[in-house]
Amino acid sequence: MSELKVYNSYAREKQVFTPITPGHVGMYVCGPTVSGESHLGHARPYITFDVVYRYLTYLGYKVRYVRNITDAGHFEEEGREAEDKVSKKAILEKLEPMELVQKYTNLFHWAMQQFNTLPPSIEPTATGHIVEQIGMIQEIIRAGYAYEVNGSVYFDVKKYAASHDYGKLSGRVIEDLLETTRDLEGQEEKRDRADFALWKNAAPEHIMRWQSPWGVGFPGWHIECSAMATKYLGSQFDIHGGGMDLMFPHHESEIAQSTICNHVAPVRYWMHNNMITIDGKKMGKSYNNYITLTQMFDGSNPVLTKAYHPMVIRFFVLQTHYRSTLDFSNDALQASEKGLRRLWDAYEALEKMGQQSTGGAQAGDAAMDEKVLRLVNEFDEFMNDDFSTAKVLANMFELVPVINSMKDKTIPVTALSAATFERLLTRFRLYINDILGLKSVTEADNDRLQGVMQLLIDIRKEAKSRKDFATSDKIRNQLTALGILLKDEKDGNTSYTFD
RNA sequence: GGUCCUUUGGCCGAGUGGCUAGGCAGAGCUCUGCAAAAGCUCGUACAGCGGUUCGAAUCCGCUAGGGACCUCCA
Repeated sequence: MSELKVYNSYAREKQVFTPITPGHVGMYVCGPTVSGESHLGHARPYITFDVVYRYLTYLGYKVRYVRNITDAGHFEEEGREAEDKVSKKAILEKLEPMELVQKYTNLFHWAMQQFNTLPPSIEPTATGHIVEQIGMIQEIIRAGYAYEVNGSVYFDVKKYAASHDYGKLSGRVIEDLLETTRDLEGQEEKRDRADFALWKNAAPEHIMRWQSPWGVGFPGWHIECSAMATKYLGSQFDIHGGGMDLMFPHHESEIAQSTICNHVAPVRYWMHNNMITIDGKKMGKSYNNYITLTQMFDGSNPVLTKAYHPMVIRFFVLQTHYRSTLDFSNDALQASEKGLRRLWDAYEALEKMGQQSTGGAQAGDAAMDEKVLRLVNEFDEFMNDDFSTAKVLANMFELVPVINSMKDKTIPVTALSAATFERLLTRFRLYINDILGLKSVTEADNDRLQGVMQLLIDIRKEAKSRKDFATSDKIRNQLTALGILLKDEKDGNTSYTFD
């Protein structure tokens, strides 16, 4: 089997993945800011890195997956209102800040569950790690790379850049950064405009505030990730993931802080997912063009022509490579919906055949046998090539006609050797469930409904055997009108699906 | 303005210089009481111009369009 290669944003190339500690992987992914509801764009990194997590686990690594919850809030506009998102919203909604944060955290967890993402190993909150953040800031001051002004602490970027490669991750030139003109209040506190806040003095109206060596305030927005990653993964860890839009300044600053504090570059492999766009533009709050996850699930956003099942969205995301932009459209989602259903139907048929069949020791159709084996074995190859889920899915779709033909007996099951059939079944099952993390879209029907359906199917079958097509068609047509589709299978059975 | 990325068939999207990914939609056929589903067959696309090469969607240059970051951002 080939080696796992990961595209490292820091090096701008695919590199063979070698963990620091053999057999173990430390992975940190920037989590949500729970000052509001998550939207479709947010779903992408969590689905992407969920698959990364699942795949690394499949490869046999013991993975510690850390994903933070940013509940401390950051500046709306630095210095302007001296108010962070969380506290501002809290006043509007007449809620305690922590109550608000809890509400959106719960909503986030619920959505992640809908997407069938595995919970991270550790999900630390920023508010729960104020002590660690303060400790880290003190360390940076002690090292001489930060300075205090009026109860705020800033990181000295110019000094850092003199001996370190600030800007390498995001491809920025330090001179340009120093020149960038941007007039904001509070800017004059900084020695240089490229400097960023490690700790901010809190104005009286600021609700979220903590005691610190520099007075009452709150942490700057990069320090939490550095502090929590260091605490749970060590000074240097394997993978850091997040959206491309976080490369600068967030990740760049994270590198600087951690490097000064821990005397070593914090991350071996930086991974960044691309954006979800809508009409070619990045979906995001600044553009006010986002669709929240609950809206996606219930179809309540005006942009949507219908509701989309979370699994359809997951599938939609996985059909594209994570480093490409993914354009949202109803047409694209609906294509995914149909595609996923077709894929899942074939998978279920495969499971059913697995219960009875088998081929012999020899393949009845050597070419077919070989093709199936190749398609199935390529799953790992594609995943090893920087997690090409799109290609894995393409191969799965190539297997669909083979599976369906065996189900319809157009191709005898014995075309494949017993060993190949077994491999097809186990690999397909492993990938669709455990690695891609897909699930059935159809609602889990309850026993009573199943009984009713079976009754109708039996009545219709009897009618058909009497050639009473009026009755049989009535049953089927009425059910179709209700959104239940009856299908007479080739084997004489009748199956049904819900719209 | 600076830095970087991108442009693939009706739509969405893979694409490692040579062997036309895949999905959705569409057409035809087979199967079928009729449907539906399924199976088979069909579209030879790579923004434009020029260059490198025996050979380019894939490398280089120019032109045009789109986008991202530089500010909170997944």
